[in-house]
Amino acid sequence: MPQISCSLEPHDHANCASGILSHADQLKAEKGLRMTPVRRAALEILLSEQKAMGAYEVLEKLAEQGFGNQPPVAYRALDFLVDNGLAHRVRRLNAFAACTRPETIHRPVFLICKSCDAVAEASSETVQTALDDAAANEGFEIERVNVEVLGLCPSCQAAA
Amino acid sequence: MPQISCSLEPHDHANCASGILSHADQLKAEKGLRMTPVRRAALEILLSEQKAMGAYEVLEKLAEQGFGNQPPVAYRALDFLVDNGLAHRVRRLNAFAACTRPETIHRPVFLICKSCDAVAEASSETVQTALDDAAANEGFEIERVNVEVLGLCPSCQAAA
DNA sequence: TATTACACGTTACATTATAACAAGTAGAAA
DNA sequence: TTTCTACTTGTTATAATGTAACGTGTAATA
Repeated sequence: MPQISCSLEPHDHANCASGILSHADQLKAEKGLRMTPVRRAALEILLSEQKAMGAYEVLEKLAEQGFGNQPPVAYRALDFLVDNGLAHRVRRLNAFAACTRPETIHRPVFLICKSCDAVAEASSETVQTALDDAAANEGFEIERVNVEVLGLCPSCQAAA
Repeated sequence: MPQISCSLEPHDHANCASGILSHADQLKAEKGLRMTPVRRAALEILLSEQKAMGAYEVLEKLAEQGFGNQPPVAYRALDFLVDNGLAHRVRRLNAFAACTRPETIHRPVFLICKSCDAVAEASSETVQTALDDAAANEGFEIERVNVEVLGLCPSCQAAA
């Protein structure tokens, strides 16, 4: 199984993208996930750009490929991907990004550069256990977690 | 100095609200913060309801009080409150909530009930240091943090 | 009191997201 | 196979959220 990883650093994205797509196919086989053409196309679009994309941006690309060109087409495909851990929603940007490590990361930490809008998907066990503790303190039962950190990525720091 | 706190548990909210307002006045005095009538009104509105409110919801209440009734009026006041740590933006709900502990909490953890939409503002040193570590690993410089946890609050757990 | 920076209200518009219905399609069951 | 059912897609229409830009007012500062 290929090591899939994706960061702010330049890397061989074609390779990690294909790994992610094959993981999606695997899910389809294993869990009976209905990885239909629009859904797969949406995932490919998210992977082809190395950035978080707005729903309307994705929609436009889907339409170019012959799929419907109305908002629900994109939102439904994207929601499906998010629900199944293949993509994440980055709320600060009103955007979606392919999950870069769908086999392992279920609670990502997003590092969002306020200058160039690059999004890196980090993960931290420590953050997760700390969140579990905080929730337990309040008697709160966690279903999902969304952690977004805004700041400056290394290259924008250098530029400034 | 009154202990200000606010949680999912029922409590004397009138008391904690007035504490928060006086904290705002204090900021005005100390830091030259321009706590104008609209801004104060917006904060009072957020405090009067014990919930996160949409910008348009706040706008409506502001208009009832004689302030402008166009979106920028609300957004500007709310942005000001957020920028100065008196309120937070809860992105999952497209909403704003008064900061319940403006003297101490700068990086809150929101616990959002998916059933009743109640929002509790927790805080956790552990989460924060873990985030600092995760960011440092990527050479990322943190400016702000937004942590939102979705799940079930204690009373909705009981109901289910 | 003149200046300057900030705040406010308004118009107009851009962006993001959903509800609801009809038509098609895949998978399970008979 | 054929029927049934649940899901998926496309569409229309509209709701909800958020901003740009301009003119006017107001407060602090020199």
